[in-house]
Amino acid sequence: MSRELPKVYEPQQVENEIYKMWQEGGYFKPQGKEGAKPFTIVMPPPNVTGQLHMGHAMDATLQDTLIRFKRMQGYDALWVPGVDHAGIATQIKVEEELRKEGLTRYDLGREKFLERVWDWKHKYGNRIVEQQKKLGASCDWDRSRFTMDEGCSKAVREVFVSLYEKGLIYKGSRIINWCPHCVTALSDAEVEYVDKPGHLWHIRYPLADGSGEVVVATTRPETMLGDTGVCVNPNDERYHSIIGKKVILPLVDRQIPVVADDYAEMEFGTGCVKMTPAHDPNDFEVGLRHDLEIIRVLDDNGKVNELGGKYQGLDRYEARKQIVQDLQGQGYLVRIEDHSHNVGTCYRCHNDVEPIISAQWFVKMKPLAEAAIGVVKEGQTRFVPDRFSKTYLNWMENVRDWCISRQLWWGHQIPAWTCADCGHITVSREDACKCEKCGSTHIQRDPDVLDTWFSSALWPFETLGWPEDTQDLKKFYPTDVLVTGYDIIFFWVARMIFSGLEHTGKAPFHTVLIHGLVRDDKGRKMSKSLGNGIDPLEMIEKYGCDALRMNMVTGNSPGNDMRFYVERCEAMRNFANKLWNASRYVLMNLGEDTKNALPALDDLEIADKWVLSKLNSLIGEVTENMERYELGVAIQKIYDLIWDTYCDWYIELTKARLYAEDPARKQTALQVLVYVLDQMLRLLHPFMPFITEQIWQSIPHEGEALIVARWPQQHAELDFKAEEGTMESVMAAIRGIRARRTEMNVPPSKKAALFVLTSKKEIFQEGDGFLQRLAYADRVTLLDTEPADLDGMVTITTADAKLYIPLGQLVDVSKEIARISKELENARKFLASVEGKLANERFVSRAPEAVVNAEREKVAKTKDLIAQLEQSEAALKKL
RNA sequence: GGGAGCAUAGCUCAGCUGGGAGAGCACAUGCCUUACAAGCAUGGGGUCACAGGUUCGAGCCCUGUUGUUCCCACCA
Repeated sequence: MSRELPKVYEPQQVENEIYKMWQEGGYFKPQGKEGAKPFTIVMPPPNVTGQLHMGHAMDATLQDTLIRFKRMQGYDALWVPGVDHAGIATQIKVEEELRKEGLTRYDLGREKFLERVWDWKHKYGNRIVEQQKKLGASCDWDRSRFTMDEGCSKAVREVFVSLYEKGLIYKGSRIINWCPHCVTALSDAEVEYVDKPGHLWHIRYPLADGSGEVVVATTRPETMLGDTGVCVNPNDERYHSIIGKKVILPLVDRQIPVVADDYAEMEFGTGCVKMTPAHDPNDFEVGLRHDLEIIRVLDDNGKVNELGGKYQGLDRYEARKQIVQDLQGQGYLVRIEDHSHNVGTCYRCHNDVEPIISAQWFVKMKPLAEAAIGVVKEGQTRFVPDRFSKTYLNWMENVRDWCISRQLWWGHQIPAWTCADCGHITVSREDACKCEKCGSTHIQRDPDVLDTWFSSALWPFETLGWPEDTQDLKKFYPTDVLVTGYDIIFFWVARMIFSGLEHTGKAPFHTVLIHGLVRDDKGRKMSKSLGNGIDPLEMIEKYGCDALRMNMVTGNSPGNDMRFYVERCEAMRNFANKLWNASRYVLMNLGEDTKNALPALDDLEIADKWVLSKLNSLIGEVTENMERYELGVAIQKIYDLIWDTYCDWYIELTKARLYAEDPARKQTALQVLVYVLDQMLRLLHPFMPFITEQIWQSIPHEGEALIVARWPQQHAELDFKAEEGTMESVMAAIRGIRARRTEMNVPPSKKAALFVLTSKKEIFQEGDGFLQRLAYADRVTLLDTEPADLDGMVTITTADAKLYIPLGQLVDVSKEIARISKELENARKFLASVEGKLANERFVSRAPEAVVNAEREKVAKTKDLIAQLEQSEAALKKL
């Protein structure tokens, strides 16, 4: 294998090949190793109509990072992918296609239309999958599922029938949300409420006996065509006398009763409410209590129907205009008020939904919700971050029955057959051919299909083979973590939890990791209509997949929205390049026989021990962060380790050895360089899979691929706390010198001698080379006493040493004195604060011992520093 | 009406179980130092929204206030 890498990392050149290598190697599949515990994630199935967007990128990145981490930890990791049939969305898409040919779905008929949809699915359904691969998703694609495939259909059928048999599914006439544009019922969750400016129309309803009138107010005047009553509060003395009387409905000339019900609030408007039981859920309830007639006046397309008299055929908004005009013309309109109110809109097409009475299928939620509340309350299923469990519980505790029937063709058709003879409904696992009650063959299948979320709700177990008792189901169910955005907790997460509990007896996952939305740089939602969406594929093309993935996890914590900055992709691309070049440095210096193995511990030098010790403690921290889903914290630490610890310091610290002529020392440095690089690549791999794999393949390694390499472990013998401290002392000196030189505008090219006065000579003896190389010293002399002549000498004081650099006339003595007294001032201030703390008895007695000791150490160190500074100050003042 | 989040450097955000405030970008200065100018070094910049409280100690915990965003809810 070639060890020459190009000077700039070009992700486009390596990503596809690496992905292919992984896939052909079968690494995405659970390896089934003896004793390996399973770890499973099921992917939220994207819509078959979908195009990859930033939300997918976020979702996939988090899941892939977790699954790669677990895979490396030795779990039998399985990430199950799949695609959702997306009832309404897909049907609309295909109908649009038909429209271009001048056809509607009715022209084709159900069967032919469904063929078209399947054709469409086969043609475009794989697009989103191919796009996910570009994100580096390490799913087991052979286990990929589709919510309408045979197995899922079977699962859906089983669930429907069993819920029906348990009495948890029923058909009934209720007020449901109807989308006149999509021409179907919707569930409550599918309605989005939007505040829209509107009006409140006050209308006069005369009493039938001519004794007066009542005034009602409404935001939807067209519904008056279906009014069958007027409601007042029983405690409202203004209206006591008219309860039970009739009023005449204007324009319609129908006599309707005045009823008394608590529902009417005395304070609102006139205290009189018109009742339209067929088009308002509250009115419907009131209507039931008072036996009001139900007159539905809108048809499925949102037009006034035959019961609307002269308004028949008008669209609801057209009808509104006409009715208001007529009311005004006939003197019934009292006044019009501006009134903004919450209008329900369809989450798919964003048209206003109409509450309409309609016969639909429902899932009875109360009994199912109970268990689903329990597992979250008891902590068997945990939300990360925890606050979303409140969101979930609040919804679950107030959930109403779920309307599951949709008047669409694309979806799972409801397995219910109605008998034309006796009216009985047969619900069956097998397609029915006769009525189970009367035996008649005059039965007709319910034309409706099920809510798409009905099948998605079964996703964690149907994808693993349920209702069959498969090996996969036994091994991988319940799954472990579900990763998704907070926007579909109700739609999906909640329904998966109660479905899993009901049908498998187990919660489908123990953790729900919630992420936020990806917004644009101004904090707006990315949307097609705004045109502010950023295409993830474009970012991958430009900056590489790894950079995009890093963008998704850095500086971000679970559940919070993030703004997408292209600049951050750039920064992450730069990070990739940094790592690339550090690797090049290592590879360039590698000998033919350099092994990826630690040298004997005795051969390790101070810098080696420092970096190994840093790495060692970081491995522990990062592993813990990952296990707690703190990916943002973990990646920050890895980033700093690579860029700061390894590149900016360790590589620089090794240069002296690599360029000197001591083969043994060089070899030691090289092996540590390779070893640490290898470990860092492992830590980084879950986040930046491509570049890490590419580099790892180039360095000496054991095993086939990084993707299945072992996650780093901590080793007690690599914990060199003392040496870490020593190295930091030298580093402090280096930093001090650099700062001073910069301050004085001394260019790096101007070398100078360095004198070191320290009680820890051995440290600076060892650090000699570092000081020369990194602090621009041409020679380093260790002193026993303060130099006799301080003229032209710059002094730098650290906690462990005083450093002197003769810089001749560049030195301004008075400036030096000023600087030192400032440092002194700071040190004294600090000392005072620490001593104050220690003087506080309550602190000493109550704070943990370690904290108190740390404070005492600070006192000692600061006192040393002050003493040193005072000496320097005095010496300088003599000049 | 109910619930939740957010308020920390010029911008975007981290800050894990309380122990002398961080990153990226931006800015300033100096560097082509044989891995990297997509870089290196150095630096400026914060009453951690406000007011109380708990604590030896609060960005972090509690209460309230203000501003802001979101979710849920059948007020015509």
